[in-house]
Amino acid sequence: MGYVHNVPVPLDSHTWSIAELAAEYDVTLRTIRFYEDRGLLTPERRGTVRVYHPRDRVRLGLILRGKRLGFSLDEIATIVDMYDAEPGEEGQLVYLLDQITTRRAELEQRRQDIDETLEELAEVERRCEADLNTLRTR
Amino acid sequence: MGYVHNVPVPLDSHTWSIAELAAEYDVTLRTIRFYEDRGLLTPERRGTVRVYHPRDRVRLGLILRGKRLGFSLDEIATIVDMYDAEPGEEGQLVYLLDQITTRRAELEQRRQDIDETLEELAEVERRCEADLNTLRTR
DNA sequence: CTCGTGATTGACGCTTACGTAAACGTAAAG
DNA sequence: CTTTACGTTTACGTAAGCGTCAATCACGAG
Repeated sequence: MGYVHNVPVPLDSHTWSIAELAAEYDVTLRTIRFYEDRGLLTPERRGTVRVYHPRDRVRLGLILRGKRLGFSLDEIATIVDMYDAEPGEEGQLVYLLDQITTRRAELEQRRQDIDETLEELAEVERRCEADLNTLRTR
Repeated sequence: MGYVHNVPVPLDSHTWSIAELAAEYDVTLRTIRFYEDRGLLTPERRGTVRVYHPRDRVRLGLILRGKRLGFSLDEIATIVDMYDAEPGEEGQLVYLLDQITTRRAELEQRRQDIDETLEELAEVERRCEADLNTLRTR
């Protein structure tokens, strides 16, 4: 080791092994390979081994966030692909804008769902604490 | 028909058939029966037919909201059951409060995910519109 | 009685998102 | 050379969440 210190690495040149990414995001190798099968990741190959670049790493993050939001992998694919779409022709751009409108509507619906649920949880919580008090002051 | 007007129906006495609920929430009969199989709904039976009370209707709404949020049916079950839990003993109440804390954390994580995604969508949108402009003013 | 309408219970099928071996390759370390 | 670590492909298994028949029943209208 050594000499890691102060060595000016060309911006964004770092790469990762599949195991490193898996550890970082706490998923299995199987999961990562599965995402590749579904076209969500396209790591470089050095021989047969997969080499992940910053772009892949970012995409994995986006995929997992999409999962937390309850989107299917297909939906996630369309969302993530929007992020690094080429400028392209007008039809493409209009389509993209339309997709954005759709996804935004979904997300806002979800946020409303979340807010309502949080409200109701707070109510249950108040009930609970009230019940606890009557139990203890008896 | 007729006489529906101004007839004081005993509060919450209305019931629904499975088809009515399915139509209202835009799900299939199969789905509703499946939720019953999983213990999420427990409609009354008149003979063999299911009769749904306001409580069941509310629960169905909660279940579907849970689904939109990406929770599994198992998770939804624990959440929904919290809503009409009996006061119960102290251990129960403490457990409930703990559950609430857990769920709240998840929901807040999700809301943050949503906000980040909305942010990024807005960015993509700006890029798109800029690209459209350069296309048209050329 | 018969028909149509709406309900019921199985039971098998399908997709998604992975888990879980099995069998093999490669390269550095002991 | 053998072990160890890390990677690969192929392939079958599985749980969740329904879809989709098929066969049957009940009931009111004609």
